[in-house]
Amino acid sequence: MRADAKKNYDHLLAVARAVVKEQGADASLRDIARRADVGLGTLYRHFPTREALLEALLRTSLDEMTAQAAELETSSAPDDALVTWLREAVAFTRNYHGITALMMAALDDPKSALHASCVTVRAAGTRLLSRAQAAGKARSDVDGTELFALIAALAWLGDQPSLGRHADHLFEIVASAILTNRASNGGRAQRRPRDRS
Amino acid sequence: MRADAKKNYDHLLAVARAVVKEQGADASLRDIARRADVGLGTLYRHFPTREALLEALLRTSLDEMTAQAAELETSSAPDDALVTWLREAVAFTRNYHGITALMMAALDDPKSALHASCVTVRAAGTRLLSRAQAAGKARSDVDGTELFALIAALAWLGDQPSLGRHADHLFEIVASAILTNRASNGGRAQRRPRDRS
DNA sequence: ACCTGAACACCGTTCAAGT
DNA sequence: ACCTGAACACCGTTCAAGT
Repeated sequence: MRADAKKNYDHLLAVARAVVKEQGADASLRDIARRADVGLGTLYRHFPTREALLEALLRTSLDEMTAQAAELETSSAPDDALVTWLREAVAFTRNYHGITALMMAALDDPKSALHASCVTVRAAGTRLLSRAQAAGKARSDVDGTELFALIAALAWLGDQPSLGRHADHLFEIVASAILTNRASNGGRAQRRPRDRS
Repeated sequence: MRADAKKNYDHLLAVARAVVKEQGADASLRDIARRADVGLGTLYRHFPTREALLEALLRTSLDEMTAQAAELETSSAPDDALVTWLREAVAFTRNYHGITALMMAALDDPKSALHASCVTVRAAGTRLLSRAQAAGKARSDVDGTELFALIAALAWLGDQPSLGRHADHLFEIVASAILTNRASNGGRAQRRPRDRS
């Protein structure tokens, strides 16, 4: 890659990250090119598709998620590892509104630029799930695809502005549906009561 | 309303229903006007906003949901009533892709044309939920807003094409998170085992 | 090799002009 | 009272022309 091209690429990516964090995954590509002081065609040259751009944006974070899963697998108890990772996954999406639908679609489309990263992340989650299942700590009838889907659903709920206050509680509810035999010892403070509105 | 206006209104609504069922809640309004052989301004005159159009489309169905909740409240056991209604609510949204985000937003925006209907539906669900909670059949720390959110999340999952096969199972998982003491008698066939993929 | 921006086909929304 | 469609400001995507 020529030096000027590399410079454009990097700058474009930095601007795109800011714009996507601010406006979401369906931000205007024109606007990104404009803010980067770059011709619209240059953006398309470096990132022939919106998914290619997002893949470049998310690759690092997704790789981190995969690495963290591997780490949790050896450092934490099966149930703690799973729930911690789930929380992390949902939190990650809060930086990029509207990204979960794209990731769901990418999982099913091998031609998508996001496909490989998503498959890898799903596999990482599946390992944590299997481990928890083997320890009798997670429902045995859930598979990795469904785990991914539930994460995506929680992320989608997090995108709804009116649900800010409920996000944590909704996470607990769904997590409790996957996990079993959680906190059968101790536990009264586990589920805090909430004011009905 | 003048006779010709009424005719336009009805025709527009019929065409819009078809187009929205086929293309989802973000279908092109221009396209709807075009297919209805009506000027674009006529559409805007009758439905000043996309939400106004959808409100007209959905009012009947949403009212039916409310009525059905009331009926279930007297005809079924608290837990059966709740789970049946939830299933119905999720099934309803399958006809109108991408509508759940709009309904979530409408709940929080009193100026939205969809606001009233959504509030009514939420209240209907809340009554079924409270009844199940009073009978000890539903988690006591869930409120109507969260119930609505979980329905919306399941509906969103149903919009993802790759999840068709998993939709029913995901419903069961989330439903089991809300319901408690389900099928403590009998029950081996309650949760069918699934082939891991 | 890379960049640019006009061109094309769309979109939502408004509003002067018509009947 | 109602309808129409041009006008405006956007969008994604492509591609001839430039350096």
